[in-house]
Amino acid sequence: MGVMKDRPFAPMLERLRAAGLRPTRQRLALARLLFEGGNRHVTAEQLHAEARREEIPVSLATIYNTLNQFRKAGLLREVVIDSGRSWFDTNLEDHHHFFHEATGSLTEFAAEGLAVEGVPAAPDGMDVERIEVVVRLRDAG
Amino acid sequence: MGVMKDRPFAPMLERLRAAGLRPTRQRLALARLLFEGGNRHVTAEQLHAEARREEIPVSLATIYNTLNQFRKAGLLREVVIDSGRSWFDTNLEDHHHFFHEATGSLTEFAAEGLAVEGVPAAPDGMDVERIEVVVRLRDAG
DNA sequence: CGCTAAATTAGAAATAATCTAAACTATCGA
DNA sequence: TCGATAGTTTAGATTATTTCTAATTTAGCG
Repeated sequence: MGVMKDRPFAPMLERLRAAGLRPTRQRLALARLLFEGGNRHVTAEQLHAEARREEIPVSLATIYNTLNQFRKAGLLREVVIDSGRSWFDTNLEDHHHFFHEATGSLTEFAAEGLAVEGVPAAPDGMDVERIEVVVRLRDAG
Repeated sequence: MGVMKDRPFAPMLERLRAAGLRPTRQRLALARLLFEGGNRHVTAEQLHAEARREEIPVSLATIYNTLNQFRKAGLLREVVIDSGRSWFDTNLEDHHHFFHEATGSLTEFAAEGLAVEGVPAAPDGMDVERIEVVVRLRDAG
C-alpha cells in the first residue's frame, strides 16, 4: 500500500522533468525500459524491437531522438566499439568494457581497481574528458 | 644511382607478396600512399580522395577491399572510435589514441610508459586479444 | 477547453559499407 | 611468347544505420 507502488510512473516522470525533458508517453515508456531493472546496453534497433514486444507505440525516429536526448541530458552514455552502429549504456558509473568480436557481445567491468597510468598530457588547448578502456576478447585457443 | 632508387616499387612489391597478396596496380599504389612516408590514419573516403588527387585509377569498392585485405594480412589496424565510420592505422606498434570529438581528429601516443593495471580476467573460454585505450579530449575550459 | 510550442511520425534522404556479376589482369605452364 | 585460369577490379545495386523533413499529434498552461 506504499505511495510509490500506487504511482510507479512518478519517479521516472520526475527524472525526466529534472533532465529538462517533457515526460511524454514515449519517453516515459522508454525510460522505464531503460532504467528500471538494472544497467543495460542497447542499440537503437534493439530498443525499438523491445518496445514493439511491449506494445509501446513508438517509431524508430523517436527511438533515435530519445536516445540522443537522454545522452545529452546525461542519462545515458554512448559506447562506440562496433563500427556501423552505436550502443547506449545506462551505467553512468566509471567503468569499462569487454567486447567479444566474434559474437558482438558487450559486457562491462567496474573501473574500481583499474589503473591507467602514464597517459601523456592532452595537447595544448585541450583537456582530457574521459579515458575509455576496451578489452577485446577472442575465443581461447 | 642506387639500385633502390631506380626500382622504387620493389620493396613494396615484396611486402605485398610476403603478405600473400598479388601486387596489382591498385594495391601497389595504395600501399605506397599508406606505407611510404610515416604512420597515418585514414578512412576509406579519405584514401579514395587522395588516390583521385594522385590520379590513381581505383574505385571506392577496391579501397574497401584493399583496406580490409591489408587489415587481415596484418599490414593495418582498424580503429573504431567514431560511430559511423572506420579508421585504418598504419602504425602496428603498441599504441593508443587521443580523439578530439569536436574536430574528429585522431592522434596517437606510444604505449611505452602507459600502464593499464587491474583488468579483470577474461570470461571463461576467452582470451584478451588487445587492450585499447582511447583518451577523449574536449576544448579546454 | 483552446492555444502554442514541443514531440512524434512516416517516409525520404544521407552515409557508410558490402555485394554482384561482368570485365580485366597477374601468373604460370607449354 | 601465348593462352588458360584464377584472382582482382569495377560500376552500380543493395543493405544497414542514422538523420532529416514536413505534417500530425500532444503536453502544459491559462
